Parts: sequence; structure tokens; C-alpha cells
Amino acid sequence: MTDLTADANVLGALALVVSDRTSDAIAGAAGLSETGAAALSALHHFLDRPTIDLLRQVLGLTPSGTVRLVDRLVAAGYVTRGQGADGRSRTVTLTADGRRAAERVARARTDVLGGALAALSPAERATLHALAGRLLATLVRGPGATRWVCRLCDTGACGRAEGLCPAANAAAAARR
Amino acid sequence: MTDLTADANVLGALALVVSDRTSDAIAGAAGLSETGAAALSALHHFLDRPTIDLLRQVLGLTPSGTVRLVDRLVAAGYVTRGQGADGRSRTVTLTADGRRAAERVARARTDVLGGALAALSPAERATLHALAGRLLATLVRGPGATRWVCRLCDTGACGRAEGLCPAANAAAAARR
DNA sequence: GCTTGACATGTGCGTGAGTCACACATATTG
DNA sequence: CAATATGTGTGACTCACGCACATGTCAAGC
Repeated sequence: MTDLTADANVLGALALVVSDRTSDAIAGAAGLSETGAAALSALHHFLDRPTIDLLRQVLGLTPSGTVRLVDRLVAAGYVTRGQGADGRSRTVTLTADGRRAAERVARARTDVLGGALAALSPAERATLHALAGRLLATLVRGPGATRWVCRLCDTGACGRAEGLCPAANAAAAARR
Repeated sequence: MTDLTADANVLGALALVVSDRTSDAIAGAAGLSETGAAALSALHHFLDRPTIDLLRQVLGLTPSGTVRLVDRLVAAGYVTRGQGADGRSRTVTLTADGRRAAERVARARTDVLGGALAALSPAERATLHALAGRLLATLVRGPGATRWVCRLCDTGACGRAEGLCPAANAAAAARR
């Protein structure tokens, strides 16, 4: 037995704390469940008036579960339903309140992540970034996968468009 | 704005996938919720016949929630209740079935983590280990904190006893 | 001794968030 | 046009918690 198990433990523990903390922070910031906060974040950062079904795919819920989630978001005043391009579909649109809540969510998330990363020097952060990106690429599922890896990301700042996002690149490679 | 946001996104996304996958894997392996699987793992790796209250602290639940969880574990045949040192307390003990389930949980977890780490060379893994450990140390809470960071770890293999576990070291430092 | 308070466990009851089965309207395709 | 697929929504349910509270137990003080 190599020390791979120790490496695995550290990676697993890190993922666990970071997720715990992020989840608590964003749920608190939005006054919603983690899923609700993730929905706000996705709507704010990269889903422009999507259909309920697209939101469903991003979050990895069932259709009915997504309908209930949207019900809650509407009740909270964070979102409105509009009619979609298709007569069957409906669009989900952030309200001004929803946008503010989404910004609180984003701030809460970067506070947690930035706070942790502050322990590293810029060079170390770059190293970590590269290694984490490599891991990420192996863990990204195919395009139809539920629960998008980047559902909480600020995709305006992650370099997705410039081909710098490992998850996006891996997904693009898998599509081919 | 530096690229700290991009670093944060990658870290956040990695934590998210790793947690998603681990959670699915261990819950599936145990036929229980993630919490239930975590309980089995903790009982197997480092909780020797703990009281319900200690299990509660590890998992970060309320007393009643923990009682219900133990009820479910008993119903599944994974655990038995015994009498504790104290007349008030009771002990939670893994059955043979529970031990087997806990081993499935551990295997499912290391499959996910090891599979991801296989993308890195041993040297890269060592680098990641070191950096992740530094991050972990900043995120560990005080000793009384709920939801232990290592609740899923195989503490027999993580070098905890030899002072190699960053979470344990940080906790020890905070205690002083 | 008894009393008071802290503590561990357990119970009744409620709730949030999700599922499944199903209904309905609309699209698409043969 | 008929058959089927798709998107959304509803009713009934489950599961995993939490809260308020009851019960039994230990510890300290007088």
C-alpha cells in the first residue's frame, strides 16, 4: 500500500469541508436550501431565462422536483415564470430581489473559497489550480449529465469563454 | 481583480464534484443516506462503541436526529445498542453486517477518490496533498465543532497517529 | 439524606425537499 | 391525421431531519 490512501483522505476531507462550508454559507445567504441557492447562482451567472427543464438538468432534479423548487423561488419573490418559446415550456426569470440574493450567494461562496485560498501564496494557488483542474477534467461527466459541475461557479470569471475552464474543456472534448 | 476568482471557481467546482460523487457512492454502497453511510464509516474507522451523543457530534445532528438515525441503522441490522458506562448513555456497536457495509462504504469512497487521483503522477499527488493539507488546516474548526471534517476518513491510513493529518494537527493546535 | 441542575436518550409532531404516478397541453413525426 | 414524445404541473407519499418536551440518570451542594 502506497500513501495513496492518505492522499485520498486529504482530498476527500478537503472536498467535504469546502462543500459543508459553502453549502451552509450560500443557503444562509439566500435563505433557501442549497439547491435553491444553486438555482439562483446559475440563473444569475449563466442561465438566461432558461426553461424549467434546463434548470432541472443543471441541478439534477426530477421535473416535478424542479417545479416545486420554482414554486418556492416564486413564493420568495426571487423569480417569475414567463412563457417560453415553446407553448409547453415556461421561462424562469430572476427578479431584482432574486438578483440581489444571487449576488449574496456569490459573495458568500467566494468568501469561503477565497478565505481558504488566502493561506496559499499566488504561486501555490496557481499550482493548486492546475492540479485541481486536472482532477476536475477526469470527473466531469458527459454533456447530458445531471447536476452540472459548475452549477455554483461565476462563469463570467472562470475563463470558460477563453478555454481556461477545465470542466468546460473536458465537456467539450467528450462531446466530440 | 486578480485570477483569485478563477482559482476559487476551480476549487469550488472540484469540491462540489468530489462531494457529489462520494456522497452518491457511499449512500449507494450502504443503502442508506449519506449521513447513515458516514455513521457506518466513523463507527468502523475511529469510533469504538461510542455513545449516541458522540456520534451526534461527529455527524453534526441534533440529539433526536441521531436517535432516529440509530433507529434506522438498527432496523437495517448494521448496529446494536448496548448500555453505556453511564446509566444515561448507550453505546452504538457495529454488527458483522454493519462492518461489511462500512467496508463497502470505504471502498466506494476510495474508488471515487483514487480514480480521480489516478490522473496525477505520484509527485503531483504529493504536491496536491501538501497544498490541500494547508487549506484543510485553515478550515478546521475548534474541537467542539459539529460535523467533523474527517467523518469519512480511514483514520487508520491517514497518518493521524504519526502527526501527518493536517486536520488533526490543526485541531490539536487550536486546542492549546 | 434530599434537592437542584446538567445531561443523555427517547417520543410526538411538524416540516422541507424531494420522489413517483399520473394528467394535460403542446410539438413532432410517420 | 394518428401516434408518440416532450414540458409542465398536481396529488399523495417518503425520508430525514428539527423542535418541544418527557423521562431517567448522574453530580454537587447543603
